[in-house]
Amino acid sequence: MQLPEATNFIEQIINEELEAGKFESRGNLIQVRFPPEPNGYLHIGHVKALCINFGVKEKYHGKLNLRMDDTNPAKEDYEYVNSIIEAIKWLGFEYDKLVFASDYYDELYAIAEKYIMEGNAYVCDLSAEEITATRGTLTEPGTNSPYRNRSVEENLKLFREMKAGKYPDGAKVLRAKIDMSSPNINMRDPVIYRIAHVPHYRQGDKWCIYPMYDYAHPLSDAIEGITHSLCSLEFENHRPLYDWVIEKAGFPAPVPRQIEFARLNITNMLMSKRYLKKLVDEGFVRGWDDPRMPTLMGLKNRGVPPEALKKFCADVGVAKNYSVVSLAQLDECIRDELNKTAERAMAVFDPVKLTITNYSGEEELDFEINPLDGSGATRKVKFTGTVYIDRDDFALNPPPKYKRLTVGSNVRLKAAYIVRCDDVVLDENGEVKEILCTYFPETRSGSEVKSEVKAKGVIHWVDAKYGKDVQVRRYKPLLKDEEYPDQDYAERLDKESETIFYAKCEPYVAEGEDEKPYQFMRTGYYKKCTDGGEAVLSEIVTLKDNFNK
RNA sequence: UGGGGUGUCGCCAAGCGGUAAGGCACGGGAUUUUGAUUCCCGCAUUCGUAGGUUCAAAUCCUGCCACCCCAGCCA
Repeated sequence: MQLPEATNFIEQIINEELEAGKFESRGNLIQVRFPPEPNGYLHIGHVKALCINFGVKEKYHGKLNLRMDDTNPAKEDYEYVNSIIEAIKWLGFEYDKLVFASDYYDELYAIAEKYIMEGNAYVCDLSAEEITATRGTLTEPGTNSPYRNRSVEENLKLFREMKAGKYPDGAKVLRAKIDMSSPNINMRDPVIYRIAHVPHYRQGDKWCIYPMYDYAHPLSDAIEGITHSLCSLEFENHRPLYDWVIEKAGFPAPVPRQIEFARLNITNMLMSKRYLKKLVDEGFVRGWDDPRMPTLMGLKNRGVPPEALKKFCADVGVAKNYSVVSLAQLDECIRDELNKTAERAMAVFDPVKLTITNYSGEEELDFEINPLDGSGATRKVKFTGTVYIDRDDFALNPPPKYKRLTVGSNVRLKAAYIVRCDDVVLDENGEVKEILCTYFPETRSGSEVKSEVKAKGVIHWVDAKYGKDVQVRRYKPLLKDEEYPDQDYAERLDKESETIFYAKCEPYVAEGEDEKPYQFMRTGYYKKCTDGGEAVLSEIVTLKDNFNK
């Protein structure tokens, strides 16, 4: 059989198993799953797991189930399942089936009775505190529960009464009977069912006992016929239990195999649910989908293309090393994608007026929409000879190697003419108020006429008559408040995480469609949107700037 | 001081006994109506560390060191 080339250790394992014929009985069908608990929003950390799982599905022409791991009714809701589905859809991944762990409750319950009948589980009356106390420590073994040797009949009766609602929360649990002296604490008779008189968002109050993750997850995998259960490193300690649960349930081979990989961390990126929730709850951000949030809906709102996230995951790779990837690597992937796809446009963030003294009238110039897409397509830009340029595109005292406008030098106005600065008008504070130039008609952009006039650099501009006012929003990474012990977190967030100011841009941009990303020369990628009827340019990522290095 | 993991360039990461891929970052140069992009060129005599086996070790063996995870009726 023709095996695809493995690009990471997980695929290597799968290839080896395939080669050994492990899955011949099921037609070599590889099956994986993505199992979020619907208790929060997906964030960039989840993209890695998504890419790995969907990567396996595609590579081996296998199947992938999106499974809501909803075994804790206290925290889960449809709001989250919907947002998870929406996020996955946005990324462009297509799963084969949407399933819910809660759909297996009946089957899971039946397996629990089987455990009891075969002496692999018992009902324990110890309180949560007592269970903790008898579990032992990292270095000392635990002690057996006094209820550990109840008869099968008594266990069955008690368990059925638990299910029937005879006992209050916490009164009893069902425990796996494994080994209280195991060096692996997860094997010290873990709780597999608890009583919780809490309605389930899908099951209503059909149940008052709910299975624990360590029990429900492996069995869900087995029930679905999952071949590879990919999860993060912190579950390595659970693998023996994962295997035990499936073995005692008696599923036939090939049984699912859990493989762990390192989760994604990014410098300066807050990803723990706890902090994100705090930011939302305390109003530091506008919501889970605020463009500053690392949630997928936040990233989408920010204007990050899903392709960039996939490339990022591919670049970062899959391994078991604990790692923290630098944010620059993500930014580079976003730029790479946007550079190929975003329209070019002009906007001036810190405007200063530039008047061409020898120009009169008005004309339309051709502006190339994207020099990289090969189409050569252009659009019209109106020009009246009086424009705004960016304040730092002009220098009274130019630093070395400065390529833009200075008194007495030439510069090209992008898509228009080369101009020479003759004079400058300063205000009472010595700030540049107006720049006076003359232009060279023969240097009109696209002109065939050879001109002796040269310019060192090119700058962008917005016509003074036609330019529009826009609100600009720029962002800085959200950091944990712990990282700023001496500052007030709220104040810092207000001041730094979002900067709002007004700028000038082309009417084409201000009046263009929402959610469209643009590249502005030397400043960066911005998404145009409308907020309260006002045109807003919202920062996606900056452009590289080699001048300031 | 129990158990499970991980240590290869500033950050990721290949490598699987035959003499250190690639990406990001960084430095230099060329092209450019974006100081962007593109394009060259440079960037680990060394793989946590100390020994050992071998003609040959990042890869095998042994000891040590560092870091991460586990004592929820969370997932």
